[in-house]
Amino acid sequence: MSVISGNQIKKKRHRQQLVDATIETVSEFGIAGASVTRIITRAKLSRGMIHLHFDNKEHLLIEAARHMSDVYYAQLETFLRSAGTNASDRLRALISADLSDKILNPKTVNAWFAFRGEARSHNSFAKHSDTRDDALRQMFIQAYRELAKDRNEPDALARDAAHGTIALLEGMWADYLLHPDAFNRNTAKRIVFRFISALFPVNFDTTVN
Amino acid sequence: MSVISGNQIKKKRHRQQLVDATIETVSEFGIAGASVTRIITRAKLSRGMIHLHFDNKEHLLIEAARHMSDVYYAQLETFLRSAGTNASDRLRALISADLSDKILNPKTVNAWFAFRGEARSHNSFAKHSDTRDDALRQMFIQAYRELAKDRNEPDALARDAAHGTIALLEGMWADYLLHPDAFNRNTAKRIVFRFISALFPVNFDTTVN
DNA sequence: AATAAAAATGGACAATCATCCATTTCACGG
DNA sequence: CCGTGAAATGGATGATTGTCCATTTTTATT
Repeated sequence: MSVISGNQIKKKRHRQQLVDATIETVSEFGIAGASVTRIITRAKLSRGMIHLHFDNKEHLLIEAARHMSDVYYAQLETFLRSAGTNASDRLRALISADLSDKILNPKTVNAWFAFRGEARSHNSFAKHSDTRDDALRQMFIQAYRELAKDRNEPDALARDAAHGTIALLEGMWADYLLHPDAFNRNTAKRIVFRFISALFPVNFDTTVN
Repeated sequence: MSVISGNQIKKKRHRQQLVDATIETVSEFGIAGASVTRIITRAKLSRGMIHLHFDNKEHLLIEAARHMSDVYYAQLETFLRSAGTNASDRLRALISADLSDKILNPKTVNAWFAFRGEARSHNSFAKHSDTRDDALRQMFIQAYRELAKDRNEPDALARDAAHGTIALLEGMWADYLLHPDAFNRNTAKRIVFRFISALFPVNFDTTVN
């Protein structure tokens, strides 16, 4: 049975409206400037809705951070699905997804860094303000292990390569945040691949697709 | 003559107390939580001091960001002075300074990311929330140009290497912010050098000092 | 249509915010 | 040790904040 009522649909839509409006408001005004009034004005909903759906403002902010994390991992999976199964293909997919405009765009990046800026002082944000968490790290390590299998200390090399690649991607996001006009997606990608290619000369070339 | 009065010394000390207290408060409570009351309580000064020395809270925050930037570059120069003059020595100095505990410590890093989180929404912060700005970039490019001089397209290689190195350092800071317990300064340094060594095999080895 | 339950509204509320300024305290030359 | 101008104080003020809840509107059921 499980008939979905009109109310339930509406409720879900309103929830999403609030989450979206929150991300946009945080992106534009920062966490400090994301007041309840600004959020509900943008969502075109009434004041009480935040309390109704999320109990309080903090839970709404946490849900907004979680939603961004979900979108990130969904994008990774999309890219992974349409990629080959060998290690270098998977690496290329992960990196391309990370730098794709679905997630590397002004709204998302602003909001990410805004949440991250409050991560330490606001414990509840910390969990969701780390996109590149252990799950992603494991994907990278797994892929690099295949590339490193004939090298000296392959495990250490794979771990270092994964650690460094994540740091590189992180740095490219910061670059995008701080120099949005000068930033070039393909340049960023080329540089990441250039560094990786130097570590694994056999498996990559310096051309960018 | 320029005799410095007791008043002037006191005034300067109070200014610095406010800046320090602001950085500490931002580090602990974020920008959103850094209220005037919290700042002046920590500084052990009276309410009106902010208005007296900085006109308003915003100017105080900007000065705090500027001060952190000054400390960063002072640290770079300290390391550069005690380093050799060839390219690889200078690179090693820049990277070691960036990852040194004088600036890569909980208080500073928290505050950096807090300011950066508000950079886009609060234009006045943006200028000072980018540690690794053009001045540092030029130092890296200059050094890498020497290493790249016998390679193909040395200028492009030097620019990419500088861009990537800055991104790597940026990523290591984010790693420190989000995983302070797991973070290891020497590991971070080793990984950065490992990536650079792969790009310039002649000039670096993988051992860390 | 009528009725009950659920959802949504938006004004009211106390708490907190940054700023201001009348008052007090201090430093210093005479 | 006094007098003067600058420095420092901290309570008052109005604006803004997140939360709450009495009322209205919408939805589902009879």
